[in-house]
Amino acid sequence: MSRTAHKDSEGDTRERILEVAEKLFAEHGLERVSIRDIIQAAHANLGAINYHFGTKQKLIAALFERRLIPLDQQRLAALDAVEKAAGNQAPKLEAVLEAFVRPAVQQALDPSSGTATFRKLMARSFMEPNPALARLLHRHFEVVVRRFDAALLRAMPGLTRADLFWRMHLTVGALHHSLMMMDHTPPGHPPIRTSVETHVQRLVAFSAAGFHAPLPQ
Amino acid sequence: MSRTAHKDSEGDTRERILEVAEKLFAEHGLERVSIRDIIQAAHANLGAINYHFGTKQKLIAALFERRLIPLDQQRLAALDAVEKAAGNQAPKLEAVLEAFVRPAVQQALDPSSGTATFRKLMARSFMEPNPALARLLHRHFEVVVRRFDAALLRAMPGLTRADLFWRMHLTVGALHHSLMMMDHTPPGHPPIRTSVETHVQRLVAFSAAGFHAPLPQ
DNA sequence: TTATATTTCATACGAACGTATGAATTATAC
DNA sequence: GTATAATTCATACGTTCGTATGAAATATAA
Repeated sequence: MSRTAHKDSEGDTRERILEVAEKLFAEHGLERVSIRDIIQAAHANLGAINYHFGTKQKLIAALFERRLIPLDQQRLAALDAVEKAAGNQAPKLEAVLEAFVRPAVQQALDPSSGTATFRKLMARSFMEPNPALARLLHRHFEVVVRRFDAALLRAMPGLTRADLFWRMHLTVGALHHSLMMMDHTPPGHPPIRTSVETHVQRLVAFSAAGFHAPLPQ
Repeated sequence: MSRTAHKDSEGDTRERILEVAEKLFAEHGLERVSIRDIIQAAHANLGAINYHFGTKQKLIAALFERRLIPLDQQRLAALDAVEKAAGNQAPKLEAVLEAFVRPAVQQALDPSSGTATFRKLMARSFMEPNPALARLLHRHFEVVVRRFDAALLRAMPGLTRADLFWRMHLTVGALHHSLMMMDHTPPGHPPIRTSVETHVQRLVAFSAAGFHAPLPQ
């Protein structure tokens, strides 16, 4: 019986499963992709999922963790850099928003980072009706958001918590939708190709303007 | 054998199935809810799904159609009213955006309309990895968007198609995310309750500002 | 080399799924 | 009232699913 050797030229089984799962889940959704689909595409065995991950839900969790941990770190590091550059002054709104947006866009668009397959999962994340995933996301997001909220309040001292909450949600919605929809082409128009830089600038401009918008009381 | 009478006090079976399906799908997602879940909650029979809808996919389509058709109509009617009020002049950007946003928010928030259960489905719609649904949505959306795009270009004559495309996507993302997240409460803060009116105003203000945002070239 | 740990494999289990069907019941038309 | 259409019912079918297991193979440590 010939078995694929562990850590040979085909790569580590666990890693291979994660890569394949990410691609399939992004394309077809968490529920429509079965673990048999995954092992087939990964040239692995059903028992490997059980061994390495336990359950499908834990595979999903591992998949999200491996993308969210670095994303969180990049966002926080970018915010640190913004605050350091501002010194004793309040950070600029645009810079704070960019620190939030850029790592996600980079992850989604940068072909050299090997993370682009995660983008649709990122886009869908808050829409997924999956309680365990929601809890995982909440854990990741609350750390990041607490830091960003504080910075945003310094950037815009008159902002109420409710206004902040709202505008942050609108920003996240815009970001995520842009990740999901970026393949789309307006009718009768050539495909719109954007770089990371352009994508970030469009989002930051839109969001910063939205943060500054006067609100009827 | 006692069978539930057709069109008696418990209502029409087909309608009952749709109502229950909408609620369950909104809560648990299109894939996690089986038709057995639906018939159980609807006090109906497995064959009734087959009889009235044929397949699960067609049930989903019927469910979306019954919400999207009136939504499309309301959006187009609101836009007609805006354009009529503007007469020979270009419509105001805010008015156009409001014509787009208000019907959806009304549908989602207005308890008297009986449509609030659809809101999470609306929020998730563009994120669903379901090709048939994507096609259905596309059919609905393209009619509406063509009309709104034309009005937006009149409201903002200097806007490029790419800019329009982008900002409309960011607007839709913000709108949908706000529908999904409106139950959420910021940490250490009382729940934020908003009326239809406030929700609409926040969205329109955010989006209009975003439309006006200068873009780096 | 042997012993142990790790990993992969093939398979089983119980449950659940969506689709379909013919019979029975109820509603409608004349 | 009868004939037909519409609706509901109970059930079957074939397939698929996620989880789990013990054996076999491979890797690692001494």
